[in-house]
Amino acid sequence: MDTMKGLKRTCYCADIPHSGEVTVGGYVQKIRDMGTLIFIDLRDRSGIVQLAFDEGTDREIFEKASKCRGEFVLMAKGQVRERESKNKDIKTGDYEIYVSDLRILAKSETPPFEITDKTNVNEELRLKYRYLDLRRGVLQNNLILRSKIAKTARDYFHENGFIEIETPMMIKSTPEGARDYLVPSRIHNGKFYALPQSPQMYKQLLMIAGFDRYIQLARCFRDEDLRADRQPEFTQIDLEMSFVDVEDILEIGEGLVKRLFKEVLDVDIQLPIPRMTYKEAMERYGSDKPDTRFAMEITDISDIVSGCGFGVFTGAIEAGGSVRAIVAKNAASTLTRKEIDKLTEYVKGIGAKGLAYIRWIDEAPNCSFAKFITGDELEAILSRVGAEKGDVVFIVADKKALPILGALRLSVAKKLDIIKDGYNFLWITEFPFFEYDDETESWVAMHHPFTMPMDECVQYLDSDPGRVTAKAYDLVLNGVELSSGSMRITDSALQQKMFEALGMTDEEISAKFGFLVEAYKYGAAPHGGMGIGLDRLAMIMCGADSLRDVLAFPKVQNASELMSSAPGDVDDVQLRELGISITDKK
RNA sequence: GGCCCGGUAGUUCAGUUGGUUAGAACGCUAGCCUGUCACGCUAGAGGUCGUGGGUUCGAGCCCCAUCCGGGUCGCCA
Repeated sequence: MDTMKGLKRTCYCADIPHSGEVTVGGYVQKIRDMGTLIFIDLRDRSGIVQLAFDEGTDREIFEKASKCRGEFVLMAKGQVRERESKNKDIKTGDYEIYVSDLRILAKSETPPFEITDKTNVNEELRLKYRYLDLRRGVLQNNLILRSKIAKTARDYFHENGFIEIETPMMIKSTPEGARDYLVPSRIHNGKFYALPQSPQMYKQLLMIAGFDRYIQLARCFRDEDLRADRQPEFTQIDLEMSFVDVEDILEIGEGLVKRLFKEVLDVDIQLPIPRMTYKEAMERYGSDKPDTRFAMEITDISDIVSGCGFGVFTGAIEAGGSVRAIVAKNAASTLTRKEIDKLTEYVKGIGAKGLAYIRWIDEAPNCSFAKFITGDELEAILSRVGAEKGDVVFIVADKKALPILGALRLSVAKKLDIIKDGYNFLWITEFPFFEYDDETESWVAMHHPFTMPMDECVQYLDSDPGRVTAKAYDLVLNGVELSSGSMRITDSALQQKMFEALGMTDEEISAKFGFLVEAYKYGAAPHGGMGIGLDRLAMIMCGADSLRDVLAFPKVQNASELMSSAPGDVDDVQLRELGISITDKK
């Protein structure tokens, strides 16, 4: 093994000048041994450069080059020269380094998979050897882009007078909403810290303290099941502002989005970002995070079928539900009976009782419930939803017709591949304050209990909770919830009322949020903020399908980390110190 | 916790109705080759078919259980 003594790197591989002497360092990507000529592709985070060795010129270096293998770590010094035959496919394809000093700084075992940008190697294996997976250019570029996002966001907020403040990672558990990750205390045996689900309460306290504008790239933790777009630990661009109302916060959010997309991707985002109330989003798209890159909006046909002979429709309406439809344009040939059966299974899986359809491929539409309705009614449905020959109409009759159709809409659009490229931002505003929980037959908060109700709704808090909407807003990008935020309650009396509306006793309030309630007694300017999911943002900006592609060391579906095998056992001494004994191990 | 998909050389996959010694490509090792860049040519090594049990004369293939990974529903105030 060699040292790098006497050598100093002069540039990254892909950044070599077109002449002169350079020194580069990197990993062996590929060796092409021609017998008396050897070419080595050397890779670093910038890309690839070709090293050339000629047996006739320097036998000693040539022999060292012939001993190199994939992923060896090399440093090479030499003259840059034009290649005899050029490679148009890579940035440095016109040049190569004719090596005069070669150091093998580290050898490598043959890696378990090839380090190539395009790969179809099983992700499980890649995650086990994540440090090798991360050598791949795609992942390097993703993490570099993520770093640019973070840097740009910081610049933007610092320029706008925000102060970056770190809030604690070990806090008191308030078991609302998501499950907390708990950290046992050694000094206080039997007591636990929680990892923050978000810096929510602390940033509100910072407003009370008068910092006025705060940001943090905050690590957050939620002990819930994973999804492609959900990891148990994630990062939020978290902000809070004082002396503001909703408009001010949306404005700051929009400025950030514009700046990020311009600076990182050189994409112009048109401002202002469109807005839609929660109610409208649900009515039109069946979702509070609609993907507006395609239409296929939902139409209410309840009035047309309310008197029809189809019990499924009339029954749903009588039970307080509705009958609604979406139209898949020009899909009749793609969506065969078999495909429709699959979609039926899909909607049943998410709670629908069934799926009615009208498939219009021949002269007459083929309607799954034709024998229960009149020709006029069918005609009225087709006309209302705007269906033409070649289309398929899907109809759901249910209390939950909207969310079911919302999910079906996405699924059909993916199947038909009609989702356009681009970045469709959307603010969803005026979220309901409460959500009726059928199981407990009570109203539960849709947001944290510090969320400010819309001014005109406060009067309905007791009488008609379903009517109360919140000064809460989500930023949606291509159907992904990017950010969530709200104005906070600053008035102690109103806050007390909110807690009561949520059915909390005084004891509960003071045990969980006592310090916050106390703090608001000392005066707080109107304030609000939001948290923007950095991981999700990076995922979309990288064009990745999974958060795992924008995290250096992600967790897999069962929340373990395949490389280090976290979570792991701890020894008895540690447990004893913490006063913990394990009685039931899965 | 429910549902769906997957697990066969180092990797990606094929493997017929259950039937002889489980194949291919890439990678790896060795040799040859002066302009390659998916280099080429020759030879070679490499397999508990995820694991355990069952059916059978015989299981990669059928059955049961289980583990691992992915997607999704529940869950994520």
